[in-house]
Amino acid sequence: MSVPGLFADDDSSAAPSRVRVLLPLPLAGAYDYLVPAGLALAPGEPVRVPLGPRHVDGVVWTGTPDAAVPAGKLKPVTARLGGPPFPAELLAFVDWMADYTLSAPGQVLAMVLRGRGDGTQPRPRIGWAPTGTVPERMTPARARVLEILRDGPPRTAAELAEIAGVGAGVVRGLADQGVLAPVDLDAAPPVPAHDAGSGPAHLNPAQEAAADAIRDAARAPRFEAFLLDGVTGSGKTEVYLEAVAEAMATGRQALVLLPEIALTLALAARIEARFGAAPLQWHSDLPAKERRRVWRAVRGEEGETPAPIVIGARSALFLPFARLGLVVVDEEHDGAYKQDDGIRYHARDMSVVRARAAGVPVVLASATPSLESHANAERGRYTRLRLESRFGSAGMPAVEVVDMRAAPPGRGQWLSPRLAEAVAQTLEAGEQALLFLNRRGYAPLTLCRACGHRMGCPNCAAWLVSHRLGRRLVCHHCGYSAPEPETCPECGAAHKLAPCGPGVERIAEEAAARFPDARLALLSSDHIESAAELNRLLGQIAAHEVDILIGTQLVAKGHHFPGLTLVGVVDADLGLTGGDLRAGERTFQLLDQVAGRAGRADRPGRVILQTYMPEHTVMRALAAGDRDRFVAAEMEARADAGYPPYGRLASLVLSGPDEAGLGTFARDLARTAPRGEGVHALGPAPAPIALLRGRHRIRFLVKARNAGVLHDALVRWLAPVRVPSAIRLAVDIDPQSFL
DNA sequence: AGCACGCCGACT
DNA sequence: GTCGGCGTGCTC
Repeated sequence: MSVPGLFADDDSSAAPSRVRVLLPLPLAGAYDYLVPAGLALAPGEPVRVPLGPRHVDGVVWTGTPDAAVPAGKLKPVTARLGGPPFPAELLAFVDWMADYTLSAPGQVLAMVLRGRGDGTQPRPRIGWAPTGTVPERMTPARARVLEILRDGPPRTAAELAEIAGVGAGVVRGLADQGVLAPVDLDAAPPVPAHDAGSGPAHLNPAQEAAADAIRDAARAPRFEAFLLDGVTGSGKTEVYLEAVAEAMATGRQALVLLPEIALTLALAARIEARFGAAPLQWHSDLPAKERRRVWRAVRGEEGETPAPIVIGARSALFLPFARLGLVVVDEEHDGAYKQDDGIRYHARDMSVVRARAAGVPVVLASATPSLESHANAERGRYTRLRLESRFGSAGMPAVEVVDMRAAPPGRGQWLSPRLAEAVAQTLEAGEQALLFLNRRGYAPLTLCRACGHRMGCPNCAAWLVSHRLGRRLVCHHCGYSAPEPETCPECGAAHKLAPCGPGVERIAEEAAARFPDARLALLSSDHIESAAELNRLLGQIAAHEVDILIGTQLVAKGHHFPGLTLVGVVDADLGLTGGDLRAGERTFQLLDQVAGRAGRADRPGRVILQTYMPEHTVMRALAAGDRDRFVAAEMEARADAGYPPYGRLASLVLSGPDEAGLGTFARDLARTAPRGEGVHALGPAPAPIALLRGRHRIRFLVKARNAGVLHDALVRWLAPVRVPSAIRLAVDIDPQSFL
């Protein structure tokens, strides 16, 4: 793509032409550079440019160079870097997202370039492998080297000499004779060839209709947003994999986003079964080398065919696909799609933006779509594709609500008689039970029985959570951790500190006491070191080496437990307190998802919800299995209050170590805050966590009629503001959580 | 984000 | 007298 008039390599008599170059830095915009004679530069091309005393790699950008920058200030582009130009679609996406999130475009570009590495190739490590030919003269030293290679992988000359206890000359001698051949130890495994035709799925009529609609848009291709709305087990994955096949058939790439890394393994296996090769996987803590490999593979560097399928966490949305053809956002309602530090963005919404920029379809899949997506479907912006039935013979689990006021558990216990009895029955039947409590640790609060003092975090306005593991008190916000003290730090009384309330560790303790013969497994992020360990545990559960599973939301997401027939939700009310706008929606989504773990195979499942609010709309909807009525009621409440998805929100959090200075700045800011004409600011008020990591926090909430009004009001408000260096101002458009 | 410039405390 | 702490500001 080229923009007429911008790149004047056609007129050598004119003054040297200018290009805009966007650098991956938090600058206000692109900088202008001179184009050296003989170098033709088009938008999207990666270049190296001088910046002050150093050199920085950036990308030739679109738009008109700024004539106001004096020619004398301009420096020439140093060099064009290798590789294909970034597609116009990606450039447009970066600009759009920067504008929307009120962040510097260079910061968004930095997310795209993350993974590129420094561009320099590390020197390839050469290993040596036997060719099968026998040396002219066999010596003991040579025999040892060959023996090592016969039993193990190719090794470098230095390694071989070390292990075999021979000189480097022995290895060199064998190599010179052709007994050993060099192999590149760093050679990237080739991008696997996928076969779009292998393993065709057998779809039921509803799935077939849904797949057809998406395939049609993928074939064109054209932008269209689909809401793939179907209960757990209705076969959403098969449907979107058909769309992936279609994108591949048209020579384009497909991206599937998942809310967390733990889910990628299962999907990768399904994709391998369907397409004959595993997809590339991307997440932010991939080792640098692997990250570079994937980054280059999606670009199709060095003339290679770009990798056809990538699955990954939210940051995969910024990969520089050569020819994007489809984006899928699985479990689109999941809160993990919202990035809450650095640039705050919602990967689900940005996926729609990128697909629109690329002119390709996007599929948002969920059993419990977000209200935003429901609203977009109602307005006709998204095409709703509904899958009604649970696939195969498995029915939906029966949900029973236990009123904890009427039948409370015994003192110091958290399982009601009803739930305990159900667990016992399940164990007798030789089936598995899950006790779900979305709270890590042993107890959420520790208090002194002598003076009433509560153990709080020194850096945050939050209680310390008691963890049995190492008997420590831990802050879940800042990571502060200290051994549980013997005496109360307030009154000095000894042995008076008592844990209050349950966490999963405490439920595990109770379950062990009540069911001494059952085999227990505790699944919580504190007890699981790695994805590998999680998968090992999940395997043990699937193999029925565990009878009772106790877990946090780690177990709620996606995993299949074929022998699980009972799900007990220890505290269904957790998350409904606190007045968060999305509390009801999120609780419903989470509990519906946990409930879906019960009775997947041929056995019916049952779900027991323990609650002190059996009349709450969330509990009634779950008990009745009536999602649609819940959504309708929740929508109405949001519409009445002008909250999203009707109207938009932004949150501004000011933070700083000095409370007084922060307050003064906040009051100054309030004087120019937007008010009226479809927008108004609330605040300043202490943020819900008024102290976090030693910084005091003050919040404004801006409510607006729509996104455009919100954006314009924020820009007008904040553009002239000079933020003191000790104070940080974080703007969050479409905040999900209100901390 | 770097990196330099710049203005105040403890060291060769 | 300098070395160096990190606050402030700029980089086409």
